[in-house]
Amino acid sequence: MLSLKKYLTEGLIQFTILLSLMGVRLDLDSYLPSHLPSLHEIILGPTSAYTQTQFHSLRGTLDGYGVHPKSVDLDQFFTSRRLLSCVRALDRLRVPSTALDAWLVHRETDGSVSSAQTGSSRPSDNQQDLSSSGSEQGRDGQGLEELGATAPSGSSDLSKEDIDLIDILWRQDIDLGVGREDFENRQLQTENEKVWESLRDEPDTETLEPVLQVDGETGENIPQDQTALSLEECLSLLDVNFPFGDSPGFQTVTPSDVLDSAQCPVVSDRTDRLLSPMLSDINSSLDLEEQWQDLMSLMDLQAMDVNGSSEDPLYLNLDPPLQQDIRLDEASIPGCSHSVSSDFTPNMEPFSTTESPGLQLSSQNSTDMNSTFGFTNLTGILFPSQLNSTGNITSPSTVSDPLSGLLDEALLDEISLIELALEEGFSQVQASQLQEELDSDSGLSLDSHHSPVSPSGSESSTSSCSSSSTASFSEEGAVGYSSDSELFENEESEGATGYQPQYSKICRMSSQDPSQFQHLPFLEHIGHNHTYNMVPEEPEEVQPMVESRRTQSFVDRQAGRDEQRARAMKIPFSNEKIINLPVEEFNELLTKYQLSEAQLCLVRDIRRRGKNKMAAQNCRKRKLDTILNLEQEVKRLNRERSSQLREKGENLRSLQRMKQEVEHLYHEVFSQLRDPDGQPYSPQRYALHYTINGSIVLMPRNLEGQQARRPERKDRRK
DNA sequence: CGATGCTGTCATTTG
DNA sequence: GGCAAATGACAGCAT
Repeated sequence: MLSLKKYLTEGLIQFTILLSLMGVRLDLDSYLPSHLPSLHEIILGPTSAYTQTQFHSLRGTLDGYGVHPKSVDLDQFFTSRRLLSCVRALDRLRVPSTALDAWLVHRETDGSVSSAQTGSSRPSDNQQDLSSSGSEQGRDGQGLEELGATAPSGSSDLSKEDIDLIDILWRQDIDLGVGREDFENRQLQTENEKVWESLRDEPDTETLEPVLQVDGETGENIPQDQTALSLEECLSLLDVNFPFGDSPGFQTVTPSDVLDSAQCPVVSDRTDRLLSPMLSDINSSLDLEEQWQDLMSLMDLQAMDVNGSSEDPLYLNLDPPLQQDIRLDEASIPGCSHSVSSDFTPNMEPFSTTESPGLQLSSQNSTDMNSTFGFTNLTGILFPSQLNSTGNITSPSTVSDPLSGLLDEALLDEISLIELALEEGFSQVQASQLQEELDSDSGLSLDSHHSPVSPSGSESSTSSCSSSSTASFSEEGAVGYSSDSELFENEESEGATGYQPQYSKICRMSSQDPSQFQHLPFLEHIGHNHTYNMVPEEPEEVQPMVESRRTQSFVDRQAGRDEQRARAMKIPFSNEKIINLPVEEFNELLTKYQLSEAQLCLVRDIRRRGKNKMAAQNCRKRKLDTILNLEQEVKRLNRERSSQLREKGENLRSLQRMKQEVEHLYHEVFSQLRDPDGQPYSPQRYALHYTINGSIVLMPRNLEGQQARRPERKDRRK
């Protein structure tokens, strides 16, 4: 007659696996007799916190993370983990997901079920899995850790029970001699993965190549299809109101007064709206250019790091067109914003070079205006550097930023802070140091509360009772720490109650009702393996003799010490009961039997030691999990840092483009203004000012100081 | 034979 | 206050 486990294994389990693979859920527990524990516990043992799980076993999680460092499959785990890292790295380069799916499908079909341990087939999930796996591992890990050494996790559709069942089936296969081939298959699969990894780089380059070409043609990250508006539309959006009639010094300019058909770059009616088209445009172009921008931004920022002496970060990302010689014959009304940098700059020269003295004055006053009057001296904003410089716009090294004044100081400070935070807050050196610290788990205290090391020279309260049991057990006392030789001597002297090695293998009771399993001898070998880092216990005739003897000696020492004591003291119930029963039941159990003082003391010590042993295992496991989580967190932070650096580079380039466009727009507007005599305004005497309510006013420069002292004048912009 | 890692145990703290 | 869990420290053992 088949045992229940074998029956379940060869019948219901396999059928359940098939159903699970087909997407049909089956709850085998519902088919079991009610007095029996759940199928999960029958196979894997109790799931309570007291369970001595095989932490060394592979905890196959979706992202590959979670394998315990003690895992015997650590090499394969690292291989798979490295591949998963490559997969995630591919996600940064936006390799089409179909390529990843193909690889994963290949893995699925290549090896056996148990060998499939790849992560989620959706690369987009990897990032989230990565961030969430750590915590989830810490919570749900208890169940997952009970998976076998090669717990499959390839299919995210499989439930945890299904995975458990698959794992159990695989372990059964190992017992039946199939595991060797399976292991070889896994090794072969690992080799295939390595080959795939070596080939994987090529698709990367192929994927990257077109991007490089495209961007190489554009030369810049500015999209070609940027929206172009007519200057009239620009002015209408800008709500240009020049107080022309109200004040002798002011001129009201309507959009029709200015150049009506000239094309201009994107502008908006407000400063904030002026930013938005650019930003949105950049966002829209990210899909195509993100890869290249990622590279470029990192290169730029690395250059920034090298050139750390640069005072204005805005200079650092000047695109090459701005740093090249610009000929006047190239000047034209730009139709596309990306050509603005080279097209409109020559138009600035009459303002920036020949009329610098007057404008320089306005730029100096602009700060006061901005801070106290709410006006922004656009002239000073647009051309401050040129006005203050020698005007050598063609020199790449001395090229000035015509729009540095546009930046609010707060914005500059913010960017500077971001830069500092990014480049100094978490330097690579620190990251490497942290990595080194994480790599060495020696002395790494990870918990929040640290109890000071107290010199413990006194005996523990629980051990104090050992003196009372000395006579009945050994010279050292029933619970005293006695060597194994002493124990064996003692056991040998016991004679009839000599130690039976098989006894220690009988374990493993359900946390629900442990006593039930003690009456099911055919389930004894199903129970949990309480040897932390050992092969599953098997019948001695299956094991090689040497291996069996060694394993048995280890079991005798580790798991059987208290068992020996208990048998020596003739404790009438099992150590599993002593350890795992709740307090109430444990006390009730003690009252049921008339135990001597020594027996009671031994029972309590066995309970204490047993619980503490599992607690120590859990503690160490948590410590390792914490280290692994920290490792993942470090990696995540590094990725986040890279992402932020890239975003910063993109923002800087976007800002540069916007400055150029505003500069161009200012120039266009100012050049079209005419006084009542039909003469153009002199940039030396007049300047456009940007008010806080979005209006633009033309003000004489000699009034700027007065405006600064009389904020009420801003109401006269009409 | 020492170094190292694993495990159990003790002492103590924490919840 | 008792209990269980957590944890640092230490010892024993195997490799």
